Amino acid sequence: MKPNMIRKTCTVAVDIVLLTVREGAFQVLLIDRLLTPQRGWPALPGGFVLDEDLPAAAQRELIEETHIDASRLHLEQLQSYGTPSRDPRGRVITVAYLGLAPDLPVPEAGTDAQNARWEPVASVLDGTTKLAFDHGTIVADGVERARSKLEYTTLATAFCQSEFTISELRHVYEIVWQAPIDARNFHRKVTSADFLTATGRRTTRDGGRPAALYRATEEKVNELLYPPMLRPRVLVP
Amino acid sequence: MKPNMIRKTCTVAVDIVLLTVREGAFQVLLIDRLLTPQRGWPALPGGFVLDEDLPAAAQRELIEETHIDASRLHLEQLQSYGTPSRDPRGRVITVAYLGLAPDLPVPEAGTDAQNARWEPVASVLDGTTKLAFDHGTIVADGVERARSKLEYTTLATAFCQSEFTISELRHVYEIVWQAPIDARNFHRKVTSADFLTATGRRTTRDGGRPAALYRATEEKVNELLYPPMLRPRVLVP
DNA sequence: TCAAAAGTGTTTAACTTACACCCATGT
DNA sequence: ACATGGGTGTAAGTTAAACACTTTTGA
Repeated sequence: MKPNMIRKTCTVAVDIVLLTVREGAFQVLLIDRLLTPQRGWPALPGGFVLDEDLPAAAQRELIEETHIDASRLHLEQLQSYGTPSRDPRGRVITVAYLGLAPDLPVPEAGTDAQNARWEPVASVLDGTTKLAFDHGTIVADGVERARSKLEYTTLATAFCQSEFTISELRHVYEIVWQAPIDARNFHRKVTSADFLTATGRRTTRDGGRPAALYRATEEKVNELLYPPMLRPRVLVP
Repeated sequence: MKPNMIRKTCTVAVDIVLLTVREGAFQVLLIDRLLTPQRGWPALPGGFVLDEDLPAAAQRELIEETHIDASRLHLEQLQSYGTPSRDPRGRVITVAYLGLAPDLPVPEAGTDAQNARWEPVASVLDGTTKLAFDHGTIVADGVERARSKLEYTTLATAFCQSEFTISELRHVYEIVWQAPIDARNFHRKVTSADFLTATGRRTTRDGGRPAALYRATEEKVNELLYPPMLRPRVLVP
């Protein structure tokens, strides 16, 4: 048998990096592991793939472990992680998914998981919260993908409720990018960019003068944003 | 046993979308399958993952099937494909890799493959060349990734020889994007963008007045390009 | 001498940035 | 009345697009 005829089977898992903007912070959904290995450690929700499509596996695991229904959320494939040593149980390849959610009700833990909760991404990125396996790296990759998608796509609306004001949308950018944005120029830019639909309604929930409510234009969600909204770059001279 | 305790094993493969700019066309490396299923069909080089890292598997398969050494080429993970029905042999999940190469010598087929060759991506995208499994989709995803990476990163240099002229670099953009670019504005833009190092040498291989030779600045390869080089957008009013 | 490509200059338009200013509400 | 955020106006600065023009080679 030639070497390339040897078929090794491995286990395939999905892990979900579900991000949200909550209480003025960029947060990620974590659970505490109920099963060995790494029992008790904070980790991403996820699990083994059954006889189903990969995105279906991600949605199923999210519901099983956190009771969050991702069917109406943005969910995209992030990357696969397959270093042979990444899981002590053997060769496990995980396909990571990235989800973006508006501020949802506090999650409730389910099977194989306890203490489902939102955790600020900052405490994962700076190592304050250590995650099981290579989940810290996966979160970092997901956060960077989200930050860069806000530049080139209309996906920031995925972090907002179904109806939102321009300043709520701006807060999403400011919190995800950790950078202040001029409210007046931002207003002009997004209202002329043709991915928001005015509902005609107004709200005063943000205080001050009533603000117009918008929703994401149905056919423009997850479209490329042109021109892009470039985040401020640090100049390296 | 709870449903989420059932661990299905599947087979994990890698497939490589190796792209190049050759003879004035954007081309992809294909092989003809020597093994069933889909024996004789054109397909991407690739194969099953052994006890090795995923990028190592991609490099090994490329060498085994086409004798192309990717160790000095740009190789990045593209996406994983895992629809249960995508392979008649059973559950096979493939991790696709995207490689960018300069115009290389014509490849030579190896084990499990015959007739390794470059094929214009256009004939794959328009269905003229039908590929085995879902490889047509994988090529389309790789092409779109490459097109968009040319906008935001310095990766166009990965399609050039180690030393190249500005107009050779411009031809890469024109062929990958299938759009004409103003030579004079392009020249100014890339020479002021600080990812090219002048070698001091000149060449007349493109005809006309001798052109300065550049190389990709070592520490800027695969960096973000700022400001980005946006490809012309079709306006949909 | 001519074609062909390299490279520079210049004009115009478009877009970005910064910030002044007025508006409409709750308290 | 006044604080708070919403929204518009505008001038200055910067960048991009179009294209005229000079330079340097090979044939």
